[in-house]
Amino acid sequence: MALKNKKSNFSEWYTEVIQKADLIDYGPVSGTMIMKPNSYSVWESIQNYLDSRFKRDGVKNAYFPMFIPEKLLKKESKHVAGFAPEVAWVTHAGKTKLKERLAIRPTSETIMYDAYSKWIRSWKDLPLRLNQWVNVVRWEFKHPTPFLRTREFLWQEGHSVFATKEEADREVAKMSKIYRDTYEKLMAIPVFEGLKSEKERFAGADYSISLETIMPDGKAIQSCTAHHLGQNFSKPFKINFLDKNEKRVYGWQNSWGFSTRSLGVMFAIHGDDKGLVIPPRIAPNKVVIVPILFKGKEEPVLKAANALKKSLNKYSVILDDRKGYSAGRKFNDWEVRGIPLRIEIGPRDVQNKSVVLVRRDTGVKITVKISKLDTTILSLLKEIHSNMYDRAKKKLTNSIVNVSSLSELKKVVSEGKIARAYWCGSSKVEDEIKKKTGAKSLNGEFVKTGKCIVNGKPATYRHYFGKSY
RNA sequence: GGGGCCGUGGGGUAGCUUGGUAUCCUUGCUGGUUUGGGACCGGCCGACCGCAGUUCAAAUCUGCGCGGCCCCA
Repeated sequence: MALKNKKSNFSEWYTEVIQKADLIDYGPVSGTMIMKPNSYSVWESIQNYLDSRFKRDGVKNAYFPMFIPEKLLKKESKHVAGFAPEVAWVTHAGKTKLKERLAIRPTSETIMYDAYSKWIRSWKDLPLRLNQWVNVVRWEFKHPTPFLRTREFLWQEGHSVFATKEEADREVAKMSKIYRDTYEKLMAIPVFEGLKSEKERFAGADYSISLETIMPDGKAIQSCTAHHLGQNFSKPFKINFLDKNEKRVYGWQNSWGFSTRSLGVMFAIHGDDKGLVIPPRIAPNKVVIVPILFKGKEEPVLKAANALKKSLNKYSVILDDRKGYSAGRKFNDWEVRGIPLRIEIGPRDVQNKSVVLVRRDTGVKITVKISKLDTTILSLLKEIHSNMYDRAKKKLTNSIVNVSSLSELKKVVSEGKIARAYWCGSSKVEDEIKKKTGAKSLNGEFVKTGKCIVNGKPATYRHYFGKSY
């Protein structure tokens, strides 16, 4: 039972592979999912990486409640307008109707800033930089897809207050860099960074920086975001303080988040027709040992396999000594799950003091002396990472096309690619592009040259457009 | 917002037109022989989305509900 073909039918392949690799099960409520150990452990790898980066930068972890009173959520008008359609409400406790209904957090700006306003009195209280690892609920109405669009998901959300806009700006850039490293160095996924349009930016932000990439079906996907909130929240929430000149001023704020959507992006981009391919640095188990057992010759092989497992402990090795399954079956099992390297050891290898080492990304097999195994694994894991990254990078680069007219943009997008165009920045033009080509505005950078491909006006953005998740 | 398609064991399916014992694959459990690329033989567990109607009899026909998918705006 081979997997569905990834190229010709991506969405069926995706649904199938995440089930076969035992990543999730569906929850009883539409749009919810159970993250099983195979996917949760990858999330833990991301958590470990991001958390240590945040902490090294001086961010502390905290936890705020998931229930947000309606009047708090409503304090910033753009914010509530943006999130209102997707908020899930708690209205009852048992049979008693609550006096004020409670939102289940779709994001935590409002509940955190309510507390921040109490805590911040002086310039000495700043900067305040807190992060939390939590679940959020956004009641999406588009059809759900595991990881990519779920009504409940896990993420970290960082929320900071600075005395000056400059400091806040610097933090947004820094967080975007950390996210970029997470994608590129940990997950082997190339991304492009840019500013969201006024329409697409976070509800209540002055500007949003996003990282985006392309999925195998040619649709772009927003992979994470960092927002500069200006004083849009600090004013209604009264986050103010006495500065060094004894003047009462409002704080400058950011928020930034990275969610379990990233897992879906990773499974989708790296997987192949055999199943998942987990990038080595994020793989909870980097190596699997499959002993080849012949009747009557099991003992020495198992002994050697166990010794290998012990000596390669730092790679979190799995030893597949299940009885009653053929070696071929085991190979396939681990290929579906995407373990980066497989070691095969049989009687022949024990005799020769060697093993067969197989890469998941290319399928290439080599025979290695046990004495050289550790150093070979180390260099192969590095090579697998860069090979996976390069492959994805090439795909992304080939999928971005500079265009100079609307018809060109339409053509590029219909071919499953992302178009890059000069754009005047007007929301009206953005709507027109969406309507005529089906392409959404992704992100882009400010420019002072070029002319808008739609109306010829001076461009303010060099912007990416594409079909999008 | 408009239109179309579909709900059958854990997963994938046949059966529905023409109402009558629910098919096959796979997973899982189990016993044995195996094991260098998804082993084989035997045994077992497991399903017609819900409600109402028509009928001697409904997975099949009708209505409503719930759920899923696709296309268009």
